[in-house]
Amino acid sequence: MDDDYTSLRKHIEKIVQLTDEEFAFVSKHFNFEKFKKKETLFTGGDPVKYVYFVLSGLLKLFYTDKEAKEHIVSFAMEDWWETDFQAYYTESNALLTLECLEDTRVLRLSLEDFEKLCNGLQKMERFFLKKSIAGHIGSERRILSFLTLGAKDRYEQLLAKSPSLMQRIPKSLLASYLGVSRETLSRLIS
Amino acid sequence: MDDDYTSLRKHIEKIVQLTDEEFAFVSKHFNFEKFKKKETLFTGGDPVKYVYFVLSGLLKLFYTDKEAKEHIVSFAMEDWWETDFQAYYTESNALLTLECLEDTRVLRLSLEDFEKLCNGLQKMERFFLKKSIAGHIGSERRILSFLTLGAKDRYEQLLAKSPSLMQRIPKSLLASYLGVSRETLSRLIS
DNA sequence: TGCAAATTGTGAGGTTTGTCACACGCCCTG
DNA sequence: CAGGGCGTGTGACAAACCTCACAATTTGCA
Repeated sequence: MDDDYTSLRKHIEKIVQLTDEEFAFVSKHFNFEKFKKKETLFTGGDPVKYVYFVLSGLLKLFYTDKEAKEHIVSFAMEDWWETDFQAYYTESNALLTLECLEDTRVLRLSLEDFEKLCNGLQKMERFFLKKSIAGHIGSERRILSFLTLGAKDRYEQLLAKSPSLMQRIPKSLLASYLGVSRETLSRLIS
Repeated sequence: MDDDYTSLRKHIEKIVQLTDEEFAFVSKHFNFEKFKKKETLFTGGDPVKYVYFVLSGLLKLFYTDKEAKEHIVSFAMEDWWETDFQAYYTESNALLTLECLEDTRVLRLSLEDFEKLCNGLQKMERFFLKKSIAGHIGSERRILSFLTLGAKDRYEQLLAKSPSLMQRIPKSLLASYLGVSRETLSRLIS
């Protein structure tokens, strides 16, 4: 589907501009893939071969603890890049699991192709640097929210920042993302 | 001091190799600066002009809430890069404060010079990409620890990962970094 | 359409953590 | 060497949160 690649192009061109030839080079490194609700792209213990650019759908990235409880590290929707970055970049096994909450379409990129892309086109290295910085900043903001806010304030901050997520995601999963039990969240918002 | 720049070079060359000419180009963009204990490199509300590479000493990066309580986002010691990245990259005002816990020597880099460095030498863009990825991974690990661990386990994990920090940092600050009160931490470890 | 699974609300009781208060010892500096 | 600031431990009580249990409702799918 050409449409999928043009949404990748639009996404990249929010940061760096590409000629048609350059984008042709870029898109050669990606592969299209689709998954159904409840399928996993990888599971804890698996090797993590790809980073995924989400075209449509919704995913949860989570850790499963000893008591088999899930702790949601992040949600990924349209225009997000997601994987277990630790496992991906070090070519080791996943600590986390990436699972579809809805039917999902992605473009995947292997580490080898990621490096070819960076080496072959400096603009893409620039793109990934900017993306990585943005991700780092986002994570630090989230850490700050754990340090400074109570559960209710964390919920309201999320509500203000990502209202779109709230309608697509069950509150029990939001609770996990916020780091509280679903019962506590239920009481906080009633 | 030539010594300061060679420690920067060693640090960079853990990731990318540089010729003498290349490193001469790199080092031109940095400026040396030193601070005494309790001095701040920037304070919440200030514009943030630099990212700092720590040569020696120790810093705390923290947020001050409405009740004037400090929440420590991060410590920075030798070989760390630190700043309020949000404010630095967006050229906006600091949300955080960066303050010396010990006498500290740094090399600072302005955003303008950061970009010149990346444009002038692709290896440095590669270097910063790798560093940024590592930072992002570290932040996600910390988020995971807030989601999955109790305060005592977070303390022990930190103790296992960074024993060196423990001896240099008062426990009241460690408590703030871990997201618990100093009284609670005191009781957990006794 | 109909049944099983998923989602959410709510009560009771226990655990964890925060807050306030005070005491003690240490180190630094004048 | 004396005082003040700092770091730390601890008791008492309050607040936040978790767990278990059960019920009501909605949703998904066969």
